Amino acid sequence: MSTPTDSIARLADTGHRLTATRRAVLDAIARSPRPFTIEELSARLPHIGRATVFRTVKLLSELELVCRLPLEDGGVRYQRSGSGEHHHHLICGGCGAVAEFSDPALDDAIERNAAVAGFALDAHSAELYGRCVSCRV
Amino acid sequence: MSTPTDSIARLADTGHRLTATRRAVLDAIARSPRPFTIEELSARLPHIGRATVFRTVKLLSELELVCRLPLEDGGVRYQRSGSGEHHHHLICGGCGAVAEFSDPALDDAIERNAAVAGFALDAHSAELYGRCVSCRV
DNA sequence: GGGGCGGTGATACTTAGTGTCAAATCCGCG
DNA sequence: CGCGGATTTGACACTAAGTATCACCGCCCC
Repeated sequence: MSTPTDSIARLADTGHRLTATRRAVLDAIARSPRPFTIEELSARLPHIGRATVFRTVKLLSELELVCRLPLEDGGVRYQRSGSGEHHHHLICGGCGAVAEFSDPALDDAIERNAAVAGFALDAHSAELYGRCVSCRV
Repeated sequence: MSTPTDSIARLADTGHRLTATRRAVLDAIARSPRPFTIEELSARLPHIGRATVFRTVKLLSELELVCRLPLEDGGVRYQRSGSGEHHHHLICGGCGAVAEFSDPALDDAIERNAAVAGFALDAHSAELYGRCVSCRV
């Protein structure tokens, strides 16, 4: 799991400044046990502007330190990236838990289909929605 | 490709009314050669309320007659469903063209990962972003 | 310990979509 | 046909997620 310290190093390595504001946002994210919305995060950082929270989370997600999770109902939550590596998500509709996984077979299938259609692939998204072990009926 | 006639039949079969408004929306969709936004569709149907256009497109997407396409830049477009069957999309970032494909190997990989994690899978999404043959550099 | 450039806050705006409710309309029944 | 109730519609206000603008602030390199 990426820590605030890892994230601070990653920011520095990519030429970004280590401001007190960013440290506070990273810290608040590190303390979130569950995927969070920007509004929730912002509420926990009352002296930091909402636009800055959006900007910071966007930056972190570009650095792959945070994942953006489009939910089945159209909402969006964010979560620390567990690995920093390419992965996909399993999102539980019961408790909101998110499991990460990566699977070369899945990525291969994606690449193969792009190739068949003659597409040069830039990116892809894949989210799986269901019920986790403890939320199954 | 699903036609307005198919769609009308599908609406009737699922207990929905065949109103003049819905016919007009279906017709406008049938005349869209490219994926469209709700605002574009609404602009072409000036005597139909925007909320109704949203409701109608949502209904059609629940019936799988229309696909909702989340774009790489965060925007959303819609398109008639080519097949009415389960499929995924390849979205060209150059011209906006959308190719549909379905691949049992991809769906298998998705199901396998859900099973490994102990999730009961409800739904999934997978969108591929790239450049189509004519937009490659 | 300056100063320039990146970062921040306030605020207004945009885009996509939902909620409400009265009025309109569809369509099965007689 | 034509009645009547359930569905659908339009208008409009509202929400949620995110972006634009711009003056001010403060990090960090010399």
